[in-house]
Amino acid sequence: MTSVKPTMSDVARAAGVSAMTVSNALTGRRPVSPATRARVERAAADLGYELNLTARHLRAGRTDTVALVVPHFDHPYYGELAARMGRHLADQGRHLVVEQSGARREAELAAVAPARWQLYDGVLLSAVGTTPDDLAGLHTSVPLVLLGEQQMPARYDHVRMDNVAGARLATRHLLATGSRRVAIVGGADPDRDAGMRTARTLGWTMAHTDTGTAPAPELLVRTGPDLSAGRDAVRRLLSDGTDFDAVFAVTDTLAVGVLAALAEAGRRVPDDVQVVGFDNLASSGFTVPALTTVDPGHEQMAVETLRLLDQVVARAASGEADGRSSGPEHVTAPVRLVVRATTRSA
Amino acid sequence: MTSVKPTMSDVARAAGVSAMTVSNALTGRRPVSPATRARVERAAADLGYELNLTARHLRAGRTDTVALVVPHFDHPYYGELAARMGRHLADQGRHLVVEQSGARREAELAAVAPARWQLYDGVLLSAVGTTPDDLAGLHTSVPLVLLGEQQMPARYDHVRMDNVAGARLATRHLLATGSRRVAIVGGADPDRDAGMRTARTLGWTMAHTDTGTAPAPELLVRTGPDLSAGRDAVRRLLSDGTDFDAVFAVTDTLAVGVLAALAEAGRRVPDDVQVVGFDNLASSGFTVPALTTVDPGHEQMAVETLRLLDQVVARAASGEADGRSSGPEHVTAPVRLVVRATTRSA
DNA sequence: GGACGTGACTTTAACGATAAAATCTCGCCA
DNA sequence: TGGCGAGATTTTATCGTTAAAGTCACGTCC
Repeated sequence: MTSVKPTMSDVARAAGVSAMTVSNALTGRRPVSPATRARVERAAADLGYELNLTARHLRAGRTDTVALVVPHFDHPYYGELAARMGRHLADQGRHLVVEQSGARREAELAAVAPARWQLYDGVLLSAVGTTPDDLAGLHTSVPLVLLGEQQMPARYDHVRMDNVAGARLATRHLLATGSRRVAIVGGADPDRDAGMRTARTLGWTMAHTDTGTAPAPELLVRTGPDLSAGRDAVRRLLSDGTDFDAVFAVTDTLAVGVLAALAEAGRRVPDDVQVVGFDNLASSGFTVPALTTVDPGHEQMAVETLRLLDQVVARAASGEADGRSSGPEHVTAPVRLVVRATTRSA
Repeated sequence: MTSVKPTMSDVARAAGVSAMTVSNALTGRRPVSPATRARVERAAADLGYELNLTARHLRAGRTDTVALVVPHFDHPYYGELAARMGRHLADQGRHLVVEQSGARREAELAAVAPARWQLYDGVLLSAVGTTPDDLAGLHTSVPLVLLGEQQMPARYDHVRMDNVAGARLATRHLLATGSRRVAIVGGADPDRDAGMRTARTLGWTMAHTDTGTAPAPELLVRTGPDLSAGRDAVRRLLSDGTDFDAVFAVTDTLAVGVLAALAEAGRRVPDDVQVVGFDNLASSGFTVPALTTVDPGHEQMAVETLRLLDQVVARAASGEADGRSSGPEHVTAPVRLVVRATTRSA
């Protein structure tokens, strides 16, 4: 009947105590006599009382919740990132909520609009589609750590993977195992932007330079981000008659598409064409054949990101006028090559 | 220097007006003279004023944000679900945030603790690991729509896929294309619980009954949820020497593991062993060979879910004493078989 | 020319929880 | 018996915003 939500005052009235005592009884923040506590709990249960977190947050100025903003929920890389972050934060008694930006500049900036930030103790922004200028323009005091491979303004903490080293490692492995014509699927012109694709393309180029060669321009294939893009890229190479005996796919997602296209064309992997990916997704060990890939140090990235976040939060809490206790850090996680069955052992 | 965040009062002081006028000027809710508005905007910009959403929410009692609680961020099914929901809500100018429950009963109940719900206008709970009793015990007025294959209390709106029909369709296809020994990977005893696995196992059994046969008990393989579980299940079947010429994997994720194990054992798909999955994930079209699977009507599920949520929200807003305008609905989305290359055409 | 409407703005009072300060109640000791 | 302190509980004020009611100046109309 009384469909309105009961408040602490209602519980207090029912239990014959003050609202403050209800608060103390339920949170245990200050001592309350056992008898009173029992009465309060009874009343709260009877009324179906539910704590209003919004009110608590307003008062406390904290939410114990961290937001992670990713471009897409349905990209496995971000799913794994979110899951890992969520586990770490849960261990610390904090919450993670994930928001999607859609990789559109406006949406990403909206998701990260200062107003929305205030709902969280901190924001982890996996930036794609924003330029350094977009971010540089923001003036906010909400703790922010950037994650990702874009060029980022130096004033924020930033965690990234070692794209260049990883790509170099991958490509070098292909060259060392006998491939001579290594296509890069998902590559980008080094002068275009400073994103992940560019860095990985640079690594691919450097691996060639290392062995005193240079990659043929027609082996650089630009693509979209998803599975079909990988498949289409290989189809294009094949139909163009481009000669290649290995593929470095800039992401594992693209690599899956690459494998599909090679299988459909009857090219044997790794005998005719070797393949290496990048990201070491959970599913990458289960492709046919199992994908050789670059592990970008997921765990280190997660740990470092949260360390930086705590640092920024602490800095903000301590009035942040506390001097250069520590400036923003820019961390690069170490990469590692995971050799599986899409490359030859010799 | 003044590192504290400016409030509306600060802006008001700076602009020489009252806080209320600042509110009106910035939101446009009530008219303000152009000159004043300009002055206010100027002051707000100068001070770097950011609206405090927590305070607004406390006052307004609405957040324009919907939460989706899923068991795992890193399971592609949930990622795709979240992405789809997020797109729909964004189109309506609302926000979606995703939380992870970890599929542990306690965490799921904590994530959906009534206290947390109040942060959102509504909650979509993708329940796994909760029993109907857990949910039945909750009395809350926060709009809630359940999503998933568990047995759910009837008093909540609920959207599910047609697991039985899908599994039956999949298995029937295997039998119709010449398979006689169809293993089910990830199956469950029908009497154990009323979850997704049980329903899909039931469909598998029914397809056999339909053709006047009965599945051999040793063809029912219980597994964990992830990729390696699918691979291990097939390895076990092979090492046990169990005869089988087809596999119905209860999820696409398991199916990917199944394909990996078959490839590693040198069984040809679909010639020696046919395979069908369930879920039609984005990546399922790119396995080698491309996976035949059951599409669970993703889009219908998303649309129905949001329709129900709006209904519940409206019901709650209208005082909900408004009588049986409409009781809780239980929607089952229609399934569809997507035939690709892991099954034979005849 | 006095009552009344209208637009622009201000004041007051919440929303619900809780920190900090004030009060109240005992039990205990000199 | 009076005083004191410790613990339990209440009171007061506040977090930042905004709905609702109040004030004020300036026209307008009969």
